Amino acid sequence: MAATQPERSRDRDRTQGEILEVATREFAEHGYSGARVDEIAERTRTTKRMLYYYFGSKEGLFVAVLEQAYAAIRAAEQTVDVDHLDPVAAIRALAELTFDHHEAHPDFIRLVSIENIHRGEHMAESLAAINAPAVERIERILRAGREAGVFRADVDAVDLHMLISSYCVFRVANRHTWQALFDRDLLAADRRDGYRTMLGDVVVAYLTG
Amino acid sequence: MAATQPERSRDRDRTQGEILEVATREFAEHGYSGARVDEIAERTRTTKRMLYYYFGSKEGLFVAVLEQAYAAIRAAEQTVDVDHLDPVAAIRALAELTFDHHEAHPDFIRLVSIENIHRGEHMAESLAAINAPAVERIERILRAGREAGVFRADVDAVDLHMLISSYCVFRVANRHTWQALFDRDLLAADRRDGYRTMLGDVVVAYLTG
Amino acid sequence: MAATQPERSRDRDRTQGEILEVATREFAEHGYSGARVDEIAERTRTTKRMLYYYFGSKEGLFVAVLEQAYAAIRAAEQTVDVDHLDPVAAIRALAELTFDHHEAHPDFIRLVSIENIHRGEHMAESLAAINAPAVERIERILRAGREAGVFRADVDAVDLHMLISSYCVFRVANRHTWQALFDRDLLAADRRDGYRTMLGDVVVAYLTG
Amino acid sequence: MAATQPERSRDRDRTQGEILEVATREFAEHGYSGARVDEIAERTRTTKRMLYYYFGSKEGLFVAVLEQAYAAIRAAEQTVDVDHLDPVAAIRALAELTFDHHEAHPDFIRLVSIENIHRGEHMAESLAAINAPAVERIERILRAGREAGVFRADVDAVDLHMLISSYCVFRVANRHTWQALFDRDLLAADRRDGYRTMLGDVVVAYLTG
DNA sequence: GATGAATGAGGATTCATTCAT
DNA sequence: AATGAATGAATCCTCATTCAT
Repeated sequence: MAATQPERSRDRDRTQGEILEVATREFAEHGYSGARVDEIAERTRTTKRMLYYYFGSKEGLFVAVLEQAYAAIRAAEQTVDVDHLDPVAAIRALAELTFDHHEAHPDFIRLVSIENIHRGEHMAESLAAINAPAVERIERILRAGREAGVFRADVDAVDLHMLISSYCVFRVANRHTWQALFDRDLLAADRRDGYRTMLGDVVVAYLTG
Repeated sequence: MAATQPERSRDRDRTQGEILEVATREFAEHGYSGARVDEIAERTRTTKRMLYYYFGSKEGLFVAVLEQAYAAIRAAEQTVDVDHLDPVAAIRALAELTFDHHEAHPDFIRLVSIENIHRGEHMAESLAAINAPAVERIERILRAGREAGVFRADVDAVDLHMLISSYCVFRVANRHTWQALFDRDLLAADRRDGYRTMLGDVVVAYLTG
Repeated sequence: MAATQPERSRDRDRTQGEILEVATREFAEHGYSGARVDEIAERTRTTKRMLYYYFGSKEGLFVAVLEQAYAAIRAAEQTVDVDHLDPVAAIRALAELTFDHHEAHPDFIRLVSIENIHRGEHMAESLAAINAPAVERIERILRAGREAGVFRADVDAVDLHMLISSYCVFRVANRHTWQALFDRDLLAADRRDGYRTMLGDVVVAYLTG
Repeated sequence: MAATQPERSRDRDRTQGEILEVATREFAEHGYSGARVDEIAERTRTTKRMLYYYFGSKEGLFVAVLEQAYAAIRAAEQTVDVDHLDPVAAIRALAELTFDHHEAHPDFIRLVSIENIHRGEHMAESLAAINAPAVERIERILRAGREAGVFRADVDAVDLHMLISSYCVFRVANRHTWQALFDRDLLAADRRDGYRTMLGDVVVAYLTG
């Protein structure tokens, strides 16, 4: 039998997890400055004191929240396998998966917006490693497409990732101003398929054009 | 008849303008919650009391800042004329102008991010009218392209506007997390032309593909 | 009739004065770190908020307390005139006045001890000017004594001031440890005259020896 | 028989000694209230818990620190033998030794200041016994001087000890405020000899005057 | 209309200490 | 005897706002 953690440690992990969960919601909801440490503590089974015990400060807690959010998002992405498809189908599938993924995680997108408002000052160095696979997968598809002669040759994987991300992120992140300016709900259910297809079309047209 | 404002009123306008200018910087810099009313007042020639006198509350001031920011941005956009070009050249020109425009106004983009974090609750209704021309211009280009048989027929002007905006906004708004995750500066001067061309290519390929 | 201050300003001064008075007691009693801002506010007719409004921080308040304490002590000293006495009588009178003065102001001595524990980091520059007269007076007496041929010629006024101060300060400042170590109350009323005379003897013997 | 302490006890003594050493520095540096139990523990190879285990409380630790500091200081003083000198030379030698001794132990002087701020409430009773020899030695010199007819007869040993101590302590303890008030560094190396001689002169003049 | 002074309510954080084994 | 984890109760400070003229 594998070594079992002592009861204590599991409590510790569970409590930290609970704090992170509640803090994620609070930060995503109100931004870094708008989030209230008291509020986070109150919605937890522990006290504000424990929050400081585990995370040191409001800032330390936010860093932990960001770290966990990125880890969760990349873990979810990893599950997808698109390598066996032909290049065109693969890149469309990847774009569409990214599309659905963003729609499913609005809190993550809000956290990223918030972190950018704070000029990325809470981004741990470890995050770069976590995100590398996303680009590598695109790289593999691009290479296959170039070798098959169906993709233009001058496209960089990071830049294509940006093209896909910008579309997916904007739809979620800028939903509210877009609604006010153009009276259009970017997340309306009856438009979702259209937007998803549009993204695939954009990416494929660009790569094969 | 020329407006003959009394001396008082001109003072009033100048003071309000100064407050708005300082407040725009403060809100863009620190977010809504992070912005400090004291700080704004201090960087102004008036007092905090006047700020409340003119704008009622921190929220009222933020609404005024947003309103002014949108008005300024659309006024600048209006000066561009792309209608006389052929559809492909016109849409590329428009996309590239939008690209440069966003790069030139990072504070505006930050304010929009901030407002989206706050779920668009400070967006005045009047803003819809201000932004309509941007879509109408795209509409005109799309129609010309469709009639000339060079554009696909199923593209909506608002959606194309989103495609262009998302790319331009993301580059500025998500610069910091992107730098941390992929070690790439999206605003590096030596990549600007490449990114601008890429956007044009994307849009044209999509429309003509 | 002289200009009368507006009612408001007098309130302000009175309130600040009250805060300083209470803060002086609290700092003298518990030291800088041991003093409680809440406690000071509570013993005042104002709120803790006003304390920060007027003095900015606990540290700002402590600086103000020190400044006022030094000003008060030197103002009291100034009232004494010893210049018309012969040098020996004058220096003895000055020493004895200093002696009584210190005994009468134990809180001041405590504040000075506390400030020395904090390495003098709260001493305003203005204090040097306030204290110059004390040395100048000694200087005048020393000069007269040297000219009369009754004092040794190599004594510096600041150093003689230190000799006198050290004796007077120690009696008050180190009272408690002295009591514990030697079972002697340095401030016992029935020893006061003896200690006062001893100081005069020490100073006169040194100068005339 | 040589003491054969069990290994455990020696560990215990070593740990306690380390805690005391670190705590002495921390209390001397920041005062009683300003000292941080966490900080002390962190600079030790043990944990905060052990500190409570051995000393019971912050106060208990401070009492132990004081006790040890007094013991160390008196032990050092004891090594000096001045009894074989003639009374005038002996008292001057003793004063000058005390002078050097204080300069060499500023932390001890700071601890004593701190304890006096706290009204001597942490002074263990045992300290009286430790300090008795200091006075007894002065008593012997005074008696010899009186019998030789070179000293005045009305001087008490404790009081002479105070005269010497006050001068030596003040120079170290009040260094910082003196610097700020009179722009003079009482511990400047090039003044040390002068101050030491001055003390001897003062004491001898008083006793023989 | 214009303004210097004042403030209630809340905000992040720290402190010495004890629990549970 | 020895100890890693946990914590109640403060502690200093700040914020948007309003009072009183």
